[in-house]
Amino acid sequence: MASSSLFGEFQPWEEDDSAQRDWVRVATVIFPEAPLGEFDYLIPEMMVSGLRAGMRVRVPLGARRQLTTAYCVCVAERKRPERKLKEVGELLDAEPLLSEAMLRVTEWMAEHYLCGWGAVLEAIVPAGVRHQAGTREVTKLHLAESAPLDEQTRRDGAKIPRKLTSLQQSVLDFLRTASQPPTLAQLIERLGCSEGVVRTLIQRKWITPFRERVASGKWLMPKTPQAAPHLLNEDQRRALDAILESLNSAARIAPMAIDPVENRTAKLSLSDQNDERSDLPSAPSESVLSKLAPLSKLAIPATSPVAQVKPRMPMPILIHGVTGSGKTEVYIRAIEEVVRRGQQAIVLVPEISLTPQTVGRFRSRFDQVAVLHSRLSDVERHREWRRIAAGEVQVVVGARSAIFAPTPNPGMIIIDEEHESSFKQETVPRYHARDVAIRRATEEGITLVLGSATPSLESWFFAKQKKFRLVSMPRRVAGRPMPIVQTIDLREALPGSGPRGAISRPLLNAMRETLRDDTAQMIIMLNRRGFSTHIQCPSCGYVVNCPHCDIALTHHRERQTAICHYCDYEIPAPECCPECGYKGIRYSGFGTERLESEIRHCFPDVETVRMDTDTMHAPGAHEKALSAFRAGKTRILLGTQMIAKGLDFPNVTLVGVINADTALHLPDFRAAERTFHLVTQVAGRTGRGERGGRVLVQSFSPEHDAIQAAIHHDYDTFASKELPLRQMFGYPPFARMLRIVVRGPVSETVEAFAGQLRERLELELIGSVTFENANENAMTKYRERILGPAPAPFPKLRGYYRFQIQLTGINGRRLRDAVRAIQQRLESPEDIQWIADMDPIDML
DNA sequence: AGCACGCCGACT
DNA sequence: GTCGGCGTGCTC
Repeated sequence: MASSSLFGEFQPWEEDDSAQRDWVRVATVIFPEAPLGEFDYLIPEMMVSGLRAGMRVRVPLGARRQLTTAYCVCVAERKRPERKLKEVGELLDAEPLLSEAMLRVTEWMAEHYLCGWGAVLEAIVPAGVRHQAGTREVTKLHLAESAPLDEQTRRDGAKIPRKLTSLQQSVLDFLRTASQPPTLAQLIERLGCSEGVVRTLIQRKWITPFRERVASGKWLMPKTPQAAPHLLNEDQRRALDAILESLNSAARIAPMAIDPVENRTAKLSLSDQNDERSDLPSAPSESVLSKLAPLSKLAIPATSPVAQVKPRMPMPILIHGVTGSGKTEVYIRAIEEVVRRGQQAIVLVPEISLTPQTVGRFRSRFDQVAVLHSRLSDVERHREWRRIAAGEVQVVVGARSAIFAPTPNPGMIIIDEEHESSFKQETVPRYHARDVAIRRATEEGITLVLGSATPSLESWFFAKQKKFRLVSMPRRVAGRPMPIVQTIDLREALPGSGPRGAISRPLLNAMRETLRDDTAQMIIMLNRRGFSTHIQCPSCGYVVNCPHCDIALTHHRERQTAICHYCDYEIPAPECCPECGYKGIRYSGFGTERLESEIRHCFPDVETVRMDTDTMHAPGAHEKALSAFRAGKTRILLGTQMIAKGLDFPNVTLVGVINADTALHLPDFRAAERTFHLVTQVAGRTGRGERGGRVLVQSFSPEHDAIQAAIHHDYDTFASKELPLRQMFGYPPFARMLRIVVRGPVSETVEAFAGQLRERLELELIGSVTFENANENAMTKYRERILGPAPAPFPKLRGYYRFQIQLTGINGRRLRDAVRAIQQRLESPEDIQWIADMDPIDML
């Protein structure tokens, strides 16, 4: 065999080169959970050619040398280390699950989001891929080298081995001529022989069985017809040109910087020596880049400074395009160029807009589209992953986790609705897909496009600082005007359908008017589920709360229950006060369920559909509701914010917002921004056809800047009023924020531990000054700020009391270092848990 | 996470 | 004298 020549035989060149003996091949591995940190193992000779960074291995660990699964993150040739290394035990993958670039991205995530590298890897390689869902191992057979030759060759003198039955002969003949090695079952079926015949041949070493992993069931690949491209208007053209320019500049710099084959032995350390802002694209100097090329032929030792080089990335592009400005068509045109270059594109969209319409848009223009969303089964996800990794896919469309798609040669990443909070993951690793995308684009040296009608203030700020290239698309396609938006002041408006209804007189009139046109449709949004949001006894004042969450239960009339929206605690809807027994317990506050019944009461003959998490539970319900609306069968679409975004129905001429203030007064520094996003987005659902559209926004504070800016479609004004506030209070994007939430079953002990945490944080951040009253010079005077511990805005959830600590500072690294030091040293009491959330989005 | 090592109290 | 409690610290 091949290995005997490498082992055993005298090899003078190795003996002569005495330095050779001091160098060993080492695999650095990371375990999924504990133990944390990197571990080095020797690579046995037989694995040298097979093992690459990004594969999983089984390695002996601990005194019992138990084989444990780990991710190999680096393969390098190193000086023989002092300590004795164990050997890698087993190879689990035939191909790397992560590219070199993605390994570096995940390492950065671990460091940035304060969790273990292993936890990141475990979270981003789908379970279906790890378990090879949808495949199984089968035994196949092929002819052994020692098998007797066939008749023609045999005549040339080879001796005939002992008796061959005709069946045995036909098995050998079949294997000799088969184009593919068959399985045992296939062979038996084909030749009608028994298993015994084959077993005998295997015993005589004439047939060699081997194991192979095959797909079970059919893995079909969808193809779809091509649709014609739309004509671009001037704004779209400009946006496309900006992207094409970026693609061209990426093509100039990327090939030298990333060399997946030659670079694979390099251990790349991500440690950012730079300031925090190095999260943003930074270009290594030319001299460093030029060093990389000649050295790349060598195995680079882990400590080499060259290993720290990062490829350059073209400046990310922020497309600020109003609703209906035709951003998707621009994306598609740009992707066409990426595909033309033989590269792949990744398109991230919020989960809710991952509808059949959005997907269909891409499928109609590209024949190899992979879709990644949360409802895929393990097998489906594994199949998509393999297709992507094999380079068969041109475009990956997916929700936040699609940023980890294993595209072999990505050319562009697009993040649509860039401002959406669903890009932030709320479990470990608590990453933001936009920030991971920036990182990935940097590592791969490729184009990044962010698009939104209402960019996040973070992205807007970067654009203003010239760290992103800003492209504006201020006009809608086909010269359509923006809809006219009016506010209805709920403090003075007359009620529409009764004293306690949700719909005001002006909105009701507008709805009537709209329905007079037989084909016109409308969208009515109320950002609260349920029938009544509050159940209170007028006699004793008792409020029906969730015992686990200390939050008012919501009455769901259809289910005749009162439900907690945070933990799903459910009780029969009470008819009398549970406290004092008073019969007239009062249900107040309205949700979508009650809005629906109000609308049906006002318009009994009009087809209406409600979309919220309660009605959209059944699979396909979403699609069904939307296609009925698209067909014009349904005239009124009402629902929660899930109907506010992305929908494109030309016949919608009226949008009603029942209460624009629902998010405005939450204790969250992004409350105004959220409100602005929501109102702007939902307003954008109308006026998409030729007949124009209008929007009515009900509010108790219509004069608020966020609402005023939204109704005037004026992003710039909103940003220019909101940014100075953020700066004054030292909030993002002017500072980094790290939020700590401590929880436990006893309020007092939680608060006490949170207090300890704060003290330790102060010690770690020596030199920084704490202050409660922020002023304009706050962030320039002090490097870090600690607020709290204070009860979280939802002080009790699912039976746990919650306290929070807010850390802000110019330099995120200092914040993280402080927290990490404490994570390692401070033991938390048995029943108390705490989490650290870098760049938090959810502040409740 | 496991698992050894280690240093004190109850036991055949 | 040994068996075993789980506190501490290490695993390449």
